[in-house]
Amino acid sequence: MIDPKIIKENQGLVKEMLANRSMDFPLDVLINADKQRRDLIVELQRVKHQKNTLSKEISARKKKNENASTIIHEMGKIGTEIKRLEEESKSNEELFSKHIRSLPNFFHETVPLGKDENDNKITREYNGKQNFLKKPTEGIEKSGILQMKNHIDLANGLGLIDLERAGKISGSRFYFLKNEMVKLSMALSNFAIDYLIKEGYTVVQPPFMIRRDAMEGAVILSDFEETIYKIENEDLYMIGTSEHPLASMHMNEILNGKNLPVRYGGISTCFRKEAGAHGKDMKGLFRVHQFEKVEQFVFCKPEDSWKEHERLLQITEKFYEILEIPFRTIILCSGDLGKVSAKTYDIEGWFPAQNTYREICSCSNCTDYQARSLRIRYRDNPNDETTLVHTLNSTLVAIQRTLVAILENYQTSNGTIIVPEALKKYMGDTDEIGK
RNA sequence: GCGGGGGUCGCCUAGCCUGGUAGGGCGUGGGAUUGCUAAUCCCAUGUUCGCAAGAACUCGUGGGUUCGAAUCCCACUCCCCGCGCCA
Repeated sequence: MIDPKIIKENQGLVKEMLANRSMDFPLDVLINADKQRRDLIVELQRVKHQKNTLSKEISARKKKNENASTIIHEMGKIGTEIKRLEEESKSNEELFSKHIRSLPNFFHETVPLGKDENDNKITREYNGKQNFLKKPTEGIEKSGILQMKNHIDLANGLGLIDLERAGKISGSRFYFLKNEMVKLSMALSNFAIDYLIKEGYTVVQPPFMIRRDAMEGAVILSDFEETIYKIENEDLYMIGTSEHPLASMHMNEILNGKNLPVRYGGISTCFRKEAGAHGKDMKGLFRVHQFEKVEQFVFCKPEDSWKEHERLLQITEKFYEILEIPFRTIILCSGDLGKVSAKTYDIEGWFPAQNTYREICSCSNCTDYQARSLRIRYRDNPNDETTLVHTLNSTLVAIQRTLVAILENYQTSNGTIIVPEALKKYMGDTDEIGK
């Protein structure tokens, strides 16, 4: 969350930010709740002070063996008053906390202002070698336009997936991977992990389920309903990405500033309801309830976070250059930016069968937004004052989505799939699937 | 899963049985004093609200009992030891 003090001190700034994010937000409700919250604190403190004073008096009298029954009677009344104020305070706190936690992060000055995704700016394009792009255009011809096979037809043709049976036992947006697809998926994971180790990351396999308090710090409230699965009768939630456990990993800790930045490479299965995406990408592996992902997560000092952000992007872009998957990098405009993020780059891979770029990576600087809810601070020396760290995250590779990109970009006119050069050593003898 | 032990204001620790302002040590910061490579003493040392004076909170977390809870009761949680189960 953002610093609650800002509600009292600079409402104009918040108002402006909300407008630039094209967000409808009940700011008045929040401002009132904040005012009420502080009034209640003062009132409650006043009554508690009375209580403490009388309590001391009782103690003093008892020691001297004097009668304290009138004061004890008085205390009873104060007790009810405290109870009443506490209840009022609790419901006010709930209202305040709900709204303050939904308030999005302030964004960086380099974020272009804009209304929605149409105002995002392209910062880079990479076209790969396009060796394989040319071949499939010799492929299937349909109404005079040369068409490529989509990943579902390709994978079905080669016996690499079974979507029907997955639907039978689990419903839509699930899949069985089979044969070389399993190997390819693991090859991609292994390659990604080796790549991050080479870049100096600490690789981590986190818990796939975490408690509510840990999840709440990493995630914005509305995401609970739309994306996060809950385990029935347990205080456990399925992670939507390893970003969640990686962020909360250091919750309530004071990190040693000398160890920063800390760079983690998380690998996990990710679980998402996709409740807000009805009808979108219903077929295939592109948008699914369960997928693997290798994620980068950085804790750093505030003064380093923008440098770290560029570094994350550069490392991620290089990964797709090595895989020779065409992509473009865009910077999200203020209206399209995620609530937690102060600045986000998306990398969009080229999906030739859809004849379009689609998001495959998202690279964000969340500044102190997550760190504040999770209380993650640092200091250089044991008795220094503590400062909130900045957190950043970036997809390195979302395995299933990238498998789709590989299938489509590396397909041949024979319906086979060339294995990307960088993955060959992880694929044993297979250098072309279906040959 | 069962049994036992534990979690105290940065770190260590007393207090819990027997309810009445959370005490000491270490570390750190500031100050004082003394002619010795240093010692000794004093003050401060978390969070929140408040312009401030000040006040409230803080003994793993949340409830309960009580005029009053670190202390008594209940639930949860984490750590340690033993047993059980298990890829």
